[in-house]
Amino acid sequence: MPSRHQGTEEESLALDLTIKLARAAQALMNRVMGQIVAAGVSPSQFGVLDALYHVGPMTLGDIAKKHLKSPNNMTSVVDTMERSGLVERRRCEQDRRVIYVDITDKGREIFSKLWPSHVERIVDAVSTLSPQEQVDLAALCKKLGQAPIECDGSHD
Amino acid sequence: MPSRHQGTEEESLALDLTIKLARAAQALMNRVMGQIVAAGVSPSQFGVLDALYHVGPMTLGDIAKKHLKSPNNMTSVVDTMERSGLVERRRCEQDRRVIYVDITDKGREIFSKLWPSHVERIVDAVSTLSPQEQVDLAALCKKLGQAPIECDGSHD
DNA sequence: ACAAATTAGTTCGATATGGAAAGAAATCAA
DNA sequence: TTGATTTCTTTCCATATCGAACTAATTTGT
Repeated sequence: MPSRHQGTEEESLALDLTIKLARAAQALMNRVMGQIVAAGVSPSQFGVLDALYHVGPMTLGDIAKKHLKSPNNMTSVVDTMERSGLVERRRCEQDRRVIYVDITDKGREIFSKLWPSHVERIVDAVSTLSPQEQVDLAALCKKLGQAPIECDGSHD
Repeated sequence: MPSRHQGTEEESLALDLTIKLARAAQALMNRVMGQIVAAGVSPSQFGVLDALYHVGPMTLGDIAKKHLKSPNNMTSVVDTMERSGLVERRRCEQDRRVIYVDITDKGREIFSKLWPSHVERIVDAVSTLSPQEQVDLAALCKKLGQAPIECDGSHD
């Protein structure tokens, strides 16, 4: 029987951190997005609405960048949202490759109804932590997230 | 920092934390799972292999619980893995509703080849943080993740 | 001006995921 | 025993996600 890879202290620590981080992020998301999803707007869609509402019309590529997702993805999300009447595409006249996505009145109305309680839920969800802990956690997350991109000198 | 939504300090803090947490978790996952995926094993599949390799045969329901995912989901993941020959289903003789999933020799071999370098990558990825910071981050994540489940008194 | 390279979006195929409902087997109630 | 309920798994449908290949429009190189 393979004895569970009794790793070093360092390894246990890293594995443990990875799991807890993933769990925390998922738990928070589940908790916070529940009501949004119940309102018929998926998390991705809500993110797009957020960007368009607060920033203004954006190209598909920019939206994708903002979400750290691939643009082929945004096509499908925006397709769905367009079908629901939340957003609309508009071709740029100057550069006809570019397509602007803009929020519709309906989208604006729905988003503005969801946003305040969304913020409330987030505040509530993180209130398990003291303000100082929230700051610390954010800082540690930022530091971890900004880890240098490994240029993959790997080879087995 | 031009913030959208001019909210209270508390709200900015919470929103900021939420974003950074999600980003950190995603960045870490992307970074760590890259090689696994390159080896032809999806993150979900790797998780299943991990459980089966280290714990032994499990029912679909238990695997789903372990991953905090829904069981209807596991059916599809296990389907794919069975097709690839990584695992196999075995019906329980006592309770014929139950299906045990077990790792195959092929699955065991593939997993045992991927696991050590996987751990290495994780250690490497979190090494941006000092051991103390890793402990702190894990603790904060745990605390946040264990936030009381809102029993949702709103039964309409 | 025309071919090549680049850029923006889209399409396709595969995987993952969740909710709802169906199927199958076990258990419980009368 | 039979019918109702519960439990485990599957199926169906919709969404999301990514990589690869494709189309269309712009820019660049010669």
